[in-house]
Amino acid sequence: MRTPDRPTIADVAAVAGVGVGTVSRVLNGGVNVRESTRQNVLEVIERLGYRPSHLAAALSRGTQRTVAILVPHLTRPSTVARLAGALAVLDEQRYDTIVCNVDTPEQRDHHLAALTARHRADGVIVVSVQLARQHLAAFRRGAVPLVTVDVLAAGVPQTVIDDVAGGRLATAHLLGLGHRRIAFVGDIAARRTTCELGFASSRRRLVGYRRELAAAGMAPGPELVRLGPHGPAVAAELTERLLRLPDPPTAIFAASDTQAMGVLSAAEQCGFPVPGRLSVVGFDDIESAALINLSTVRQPLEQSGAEGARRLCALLHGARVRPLRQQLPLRIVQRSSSGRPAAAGPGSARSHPRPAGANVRSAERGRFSSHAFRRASDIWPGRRHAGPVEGVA
Amino acid sequence: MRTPDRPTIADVAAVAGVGVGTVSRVLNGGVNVRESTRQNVLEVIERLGYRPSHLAAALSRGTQRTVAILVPHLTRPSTVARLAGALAVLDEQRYDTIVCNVDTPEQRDHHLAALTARHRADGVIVVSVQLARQHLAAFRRGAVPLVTVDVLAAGVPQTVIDDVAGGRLATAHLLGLGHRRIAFVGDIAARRTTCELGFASSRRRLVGYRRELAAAGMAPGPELVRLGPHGPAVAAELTERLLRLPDPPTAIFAASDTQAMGVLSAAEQCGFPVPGRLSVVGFDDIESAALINLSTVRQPLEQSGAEGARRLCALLHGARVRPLRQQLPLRIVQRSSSGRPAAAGPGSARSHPRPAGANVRSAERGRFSSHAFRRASDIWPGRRHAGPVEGVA
DNA sequence: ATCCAGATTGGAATCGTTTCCAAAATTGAG
DNA sequence: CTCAATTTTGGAAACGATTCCAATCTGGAT
Repeated sequence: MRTPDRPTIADVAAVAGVGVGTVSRVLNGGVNVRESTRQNVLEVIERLGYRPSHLAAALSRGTQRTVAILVPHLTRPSTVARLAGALAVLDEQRYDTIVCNVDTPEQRDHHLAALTARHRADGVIVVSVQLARQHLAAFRRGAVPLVTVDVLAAGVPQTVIDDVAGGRLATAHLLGLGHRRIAFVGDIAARRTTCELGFASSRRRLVGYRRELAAAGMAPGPELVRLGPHGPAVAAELTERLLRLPDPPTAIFAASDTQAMGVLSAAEQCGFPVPGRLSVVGFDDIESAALINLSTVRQPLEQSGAEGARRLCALLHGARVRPLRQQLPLRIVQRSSSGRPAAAGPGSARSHPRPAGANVRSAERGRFSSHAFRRASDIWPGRRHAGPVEGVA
Repeated sequence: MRTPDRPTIADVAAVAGVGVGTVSRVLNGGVNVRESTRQNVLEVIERLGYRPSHLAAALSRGTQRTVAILVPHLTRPSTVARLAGALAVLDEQRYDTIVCNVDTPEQRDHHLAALTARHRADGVIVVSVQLARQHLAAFRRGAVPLVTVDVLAAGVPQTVIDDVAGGRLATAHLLGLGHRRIAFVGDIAARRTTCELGFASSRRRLVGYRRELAAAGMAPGPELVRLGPHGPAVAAELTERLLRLPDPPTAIFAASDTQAMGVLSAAEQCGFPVPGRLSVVGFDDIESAALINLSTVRQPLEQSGAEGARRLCALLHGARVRPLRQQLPLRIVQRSSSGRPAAAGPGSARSHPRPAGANVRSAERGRFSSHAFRRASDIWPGRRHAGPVEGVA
């Protein structure tokens, strides 16, 4: 009976007239194999079209060199940046990467269950997806090495930013420019029952916004905080309502750059020149933020993915990962979507001089004004600088 | 000697006092297992924290239910859309997906070699990466099931668009609006020796551009065709040079939406209102195209990934995939970045009426004018409509 | 020619499942 | 209670590599 299936290492050995061990040695590194033997074996491999089974090799060797990464909403630019950063490192470390994209809590639970119930990957990176107590328990019970990125999780190596500090940074920037009526546009959990994915960041940035205003002796009226499902279209709608207020805000802090784009669209549509009548600050500094000259709070997205991957690799090597919580730095990147308010209301700009008209003029040239395509590198020296801190939870 | 390692199915069987076969049955489907036995086994599994090894199961079963997808430049929006489409289908079909991101020809070769040399995945989807003869040979010799998306490859199931037709579509749209001086901004292979990734699409769109102009009895001067490495920054630079010409173009066709964004930035910077003095048409219809009201040639990006995945699944099921070449439809999506030229040069707008000044006025409001956030659905009825054709190579 | 260290080589044991077949247990009918 | 039909169970034999150990070669040195 011939073998109609793929040839195995035994077939190669038989044809070449050597033992399986020799073939295996030729395949891997090939130390201590006579050159003539090696050539012979290689030739047979070529002739038979033999392809070693990764599966069998991994089983035998006891390590599959595969990790899984769980990301929410793959199509969002910030997610992609993180994923790309992780892939680059894992690639370099010769790991294969299984990507699990989740858009709903059901998908999240399904994938997490699959990853913890069976030994599918050597380790898992969870990005921007909140993990409930039972999820963490599943990882622990299965002894599945886990790191998170952009997620707080007790006892798990995590690479995060201080969203609250980021919220303060953005708000302080706008306050510093002289704004007093500052609105917030962010995410809200779509359903109450099951914590919507990625909702936490927006909420914490909102906290930062409130704290910074409070520190300046202000409290935003409830009409200035608008929340809705993630996405530029919704953000635009929320912004339109803000701009139709009797006393519209002079600045808007959007919880993400994606939403900031919606804000900019709405501003254009409502005839609010930016930054002439409206300043806009986003969050993330995604690639296109520079393109449309959006002032924003920069977080190292790609680096976060890379760091997560690096730490997982360390974990798989048996190293202890310290500190457990790795905090990446944030900074304001000022571009031309934010400037001094055009005309301050009476008594509202106590500590800041009246802005000159220059900003208004340049604003009339549109958002892609003089700054367009100058790779913005101005950094606003905020009082609170979330520097490269590495602290433990 | 105890087992300090992870417990195996034998451990579970021993503790539960049953055979390994029974444990295996409980694990999978669990037909013909007495309820009391099942409960007992499940309890032991729980107690021991037993996690079956996917590796061993796959080896034994003979199928790992894993596919690999090779994508170039993961961070590009069009790539992400395709990837997301593929992942959705593969997820539904219960396949795990290994994602290989390649940014350089070296990475490409490395990953292709790895995927064909060892039996790592049941099948491979190659997206937007040209495959040389030797690559195809490697797949064939290894008998690795392969489908491509956005790539022409002899004898391989492929899901593609007609880039030439797309180029004509865009150009015809601009011609129809009355433009006569139409420029092209696209990609060029960075190095001559090794065909840069994804360069083919741009080149074919350029061919379509030339053909359509030729069909209208025109030929673009060489100064109107500008090529450079992919990316908005480069595109902006190329555009600046175009707009500084003594007789600048009234319209620009960019080979991708990403590049079109660079074009728009440059237009803004050079003081060319869009579409007042410059019309811009992109290609792809990525998500943010709608946001900035970019007229573009729409191709079903996400669907292309999904179709590729579906076809690979069919292939893995042993089905014959017909037709080999699946062509997805293209269509112009007109938004407000394209309009009639403001003032036609003498004798240049023979067959079209002089455009009214309305476009210029609205253009002064900037790119995010009246159309902003109306989900553009106007379809320009081009003479050549690349409809939903399914043809064979 | 003999011997020995070091370089090659062969092949059995192992990794942790699934799968199959025969054996054992159960059930129901007569 | 017996017997046949059916359900449930145990466990050996794959699956296809790696790895190790012992056996065989090789090439000087004596």
